[in-house]
Order: sequence, then C-alpha cells, then structure tokens
Amino acid sequence: MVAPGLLGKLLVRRQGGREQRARIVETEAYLGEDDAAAHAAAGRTARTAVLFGPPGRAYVYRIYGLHWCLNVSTLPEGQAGGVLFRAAGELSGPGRLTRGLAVGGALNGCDLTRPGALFLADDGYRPASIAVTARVGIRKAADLPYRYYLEGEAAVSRPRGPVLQRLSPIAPERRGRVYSGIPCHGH
DNA sequence: ATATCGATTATCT
DNA sequence: GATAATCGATATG
Repeated sequence: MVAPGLLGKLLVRRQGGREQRARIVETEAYLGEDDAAAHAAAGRTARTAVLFGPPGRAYVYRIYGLHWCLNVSTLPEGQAGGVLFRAAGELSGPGRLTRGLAVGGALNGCDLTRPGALFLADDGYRPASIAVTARVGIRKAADLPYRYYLEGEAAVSRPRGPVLQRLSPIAPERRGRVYSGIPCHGH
C-alpha cells in the first residue's frame, strides 16, 4: 500500500537556484498485468520499462498529446507497479501538477528517493483522514478502489466518486528529510 | 449541476 | 489508424 503512504509527503522540485515543495494530497495505484488500466498490463515495452525497473523511480509520460503525468515505480525489479500523483500542494490534477512543477519527459527514470532535481521528502507531517474511491479518468478497470486522497484538502481533483472506505492515519515509518519508504510495500 | 468537445502526440495494433 | 491515467471551454438542464 504505497499509494496511501505517500499522502502527506512532499514532492520537491529543484531547478536552477529554485526549490518548490508540494504536499501530496491525492494518489492512484496502478498494478501490473492484473490491472487492465495500467500501462504495464500489456507487458514490458520501451515506454513502461521504468515501471518494471527498480522502485522509487519517476515514470513520466505524455497523455492526450499535451499533458505530462508523473508516477513513481513501487515494486522490485521485474515486477510492474506504480503510483500516479494526482494532486499536490495547490496543484489539482495530474496535468496541472506536472506543469506547475515543470516536470517533463526529461525526468523519466530519475531516482525520487535521493535528493536531486525531483525527489520525495518526509517532514514528519501525518495526514488526518484518508479516503478511498474508484480511480478517475480511466475506462478499463474503473471500478477498482485505488484512489486515495486527504479529506478536506481543496486541491483534490474534481470528479470525486463516493468514498468507499476510510483509512486510519498511516503510522510514521521513518524520520528524516528524504522519504525512503518506497521500497517497503506489499499490496 | 452534468455533458460534450477540441487540442495534439507517443505508443501500440 | 485508434487510443489515451487530461484540461479548459462551451453547451444544456
């Protein structure tokens, strides 16, 4: 359950002398071949190579010809799995998020567990209440309950389906500036 | 309030 | 050639 665990963490973007931080408020999980909605469902291809690679890497792809979507790989080498960042900070929706943080194809494959141009950080913040709904914007396997968001956050993206479940706050895993919880998973 | 549409390109059939 | 993990604008109830 990497996807809900990422809620409340920070997405840090460094470029030039500038640093932006955005707290993750909405995520979606995508699995491998069992998940018809996942890009990895059709097997390993040039595009999905990152999803099959080591965990904690950025999977960035273009959607509808004009937006970028940012994911992080979550399963060990050889297994496909990822989490899509749907909203962070004030940025609502995956396309706006990547535009706001200037994330593009150049960052595909970058290691998000170590400080660099783009990485994940944990400042100790712990979310209050996590809601679970069906995923948004997909046609296949649209019924699976793999969308997670922080209740009460304004930036959570629009089409909210009914809340199927609520999760208790995730226990603190590890302290420190850089978030290294990605390799610890189990779905 | 929900519904439909256009923009635009990498990827796969 | 069809499709797509989106967004913003426009139309209609």
